[in-house]
Amino acid sequence: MEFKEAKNKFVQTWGALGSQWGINKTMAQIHALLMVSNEAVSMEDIMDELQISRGNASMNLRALMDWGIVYKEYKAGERKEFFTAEKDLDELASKISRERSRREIKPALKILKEVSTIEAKDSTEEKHFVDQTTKLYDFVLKADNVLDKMTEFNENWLAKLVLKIMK
Amino acid sequence: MEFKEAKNKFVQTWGALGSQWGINKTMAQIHALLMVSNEAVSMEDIMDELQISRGNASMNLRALMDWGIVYKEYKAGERKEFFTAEKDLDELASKISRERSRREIKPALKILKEVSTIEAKDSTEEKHFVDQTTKLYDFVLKADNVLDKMTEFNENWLAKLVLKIMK
DNA sequence: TTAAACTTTCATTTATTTTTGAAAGTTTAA
DNA sequence: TTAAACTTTCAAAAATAAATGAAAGTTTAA
Repeated sequence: MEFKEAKNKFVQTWGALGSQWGINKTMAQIHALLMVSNEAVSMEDIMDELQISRGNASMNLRALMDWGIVYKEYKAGERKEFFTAEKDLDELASKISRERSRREIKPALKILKEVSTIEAKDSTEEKHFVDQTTKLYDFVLKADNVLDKMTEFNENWLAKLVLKIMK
Repeated sequence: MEFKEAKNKFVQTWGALGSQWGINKTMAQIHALLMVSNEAVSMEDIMDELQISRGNASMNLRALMDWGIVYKEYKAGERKEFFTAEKDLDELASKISRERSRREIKPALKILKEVSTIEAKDSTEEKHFVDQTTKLYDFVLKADNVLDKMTEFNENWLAKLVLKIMK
């Protein structure tokens, strides 16, 4: 396999993987492209390589910057903007899980708390509901915290996590 | 908040969360409904509670069973089928991560391996590509393995994982 | 200033995903 | 058998999400 083919395959695969995890395909593709580029890429070049419109490129680059995993760069003497991706994978994972937690998990936890604390009255049905949603709340809270801890360190997280948890 | 309202809120929230993670909304809603039901529910009742068509219910129940997190049940003297969800949350998490690994991560790893092993020739660009995709391969492989280990046990996974990793 | 170079926005179009519902298929009781 | 009770399938429709592109906005060099 030659370079161009490999690069394209990588970008397509990363895009498909993104889709399966609720991330828009183009956004994942732009990210993939930037990840494997050794230097900052202009919007023009992104549009060209991925065959997408200016608006699409602009909006998805903005979204990637909002996630904190793509940065704008300016080159001396050049008017246009260039983009680079976070290339450190621990840092990347950390940023992604922080954002997903903030945007999706935390709000869901809030609702889980609400619904799990209704007055259960007497019916088995209602008791089961309260019991199950309480368990779910605890479980999600715990998982979210572990993720937090995991990403708090960027290297050898497991050992450090164990130390931290053991006090 | 009264029971019916809470239940509905929970089902809607779980559905929305599913969407954000690449799981079809109805599938997540059916799962939510079954999770908090203390007894098996018929297709008829699912259709009725979620206001969805028979086809939709049938297909998404099949998908949930394929994921191994919803089971069919038969009641003595009843012709129709009833459904229940896996209610143990460790088991649920284990099944979900096993399936996502099998369906999505493993195939992606295969491609990552392919593209990261092209002959890098001399250009910096190509060297960077090989370097970055190799790192990504290693990272994803490692993360996938940790997930595997985490879910191999269903209780106190962290302590057991540490022991296992330390040999 | 201003006009060229560039980016963002957003109403509209296009593509993708999900849902419907009726026909086909299956199972079971008699 | 057969017919009632139930489930599955899948082509077509509907809903949703994403992409386009032209106009509006911004920045900068002169």
